[in-house]
Amino acid sequence: MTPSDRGVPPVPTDAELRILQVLWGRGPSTVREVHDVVAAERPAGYTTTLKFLQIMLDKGLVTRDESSRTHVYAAAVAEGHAKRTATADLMGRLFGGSAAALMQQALAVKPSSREELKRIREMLDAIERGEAPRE
Amino acid sequence: MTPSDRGVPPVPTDAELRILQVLWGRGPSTVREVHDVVAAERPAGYTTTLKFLQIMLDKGLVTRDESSRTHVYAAAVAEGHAKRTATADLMGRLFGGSAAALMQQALAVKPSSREELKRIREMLDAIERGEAPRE
DNA sequence: AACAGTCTACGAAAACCTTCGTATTGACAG
DNA sequence: CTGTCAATACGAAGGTTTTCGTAGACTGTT
Repeated sequence: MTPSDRGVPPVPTDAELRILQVLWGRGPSTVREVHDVVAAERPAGYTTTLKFLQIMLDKGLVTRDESSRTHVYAAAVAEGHAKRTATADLMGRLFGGSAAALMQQALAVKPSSREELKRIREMLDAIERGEAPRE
Repeated sequence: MTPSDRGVPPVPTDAELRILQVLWGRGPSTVREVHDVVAAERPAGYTTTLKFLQIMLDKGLVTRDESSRTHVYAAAVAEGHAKRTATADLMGRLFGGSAAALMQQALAVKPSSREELKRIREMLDAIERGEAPRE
């Protein structure tokens, strides 16, 4: 077993999250492809990105295809799942598990557009109608 | 000036946040009081808690009253402000700054009670009425 | 006065996170 | 074949977070 087996992939760190975002957006990618995207916003050496991918592989956050010399990495955790976990974490740690309390602060951060507010209302409607929240 | 002066109190780390929660909940407290609460959930040595409080003092996250031998610490950052910052951070990093996207995941974490949903609706109403969100 | 218990200060280890530099290997043009 | 370029592996430095152990000081109590 190549990756040193942790049971469940741990919570991604900040830098890891930046990389996962790229993988979620582009789909399976080479180190170079990932690097070009992340380095555009936040300058860093190529080997830094490479190292992260290797670490993330070890942690089970990504998988990789080594069939060609240039490895191809893919996210091993679903975008929705990771975001939900992070949200649950914040909600639990800071807001006693209350979605309303979290929302209160979220809405206070910056004025949301009417469009945003409408989307939220529609979500509430859907839930009260008994629909399962979509991924 | 006792605390080595950083300009603005930095973002609290996880452990620091745990301690701040206690301070926000109890008001000004001694190390022992804080420790008893945090150690209940997450076992740790007394001096660990003490050290954190000292570090947090240095960072400007808490203040302390040394007038009696047993020092009394108090949160130096407002609860609302800290929570809003943490929320803004998550919302920005993971959800492209969209409150609706954050809410979607928050609601998917666990079924919210009708009461919760109602509170959220009322918040939306208040905002559309042009009321500033309350702390 | 001496002892036991409680506190604070301090230093330092251990575990992460982030960032690179260097070495090695493979592929390919000349 | 032999450079040259691109990729991977590895190790390690530097910073921050977390966690304690130990030492010294203070407050009663006997």
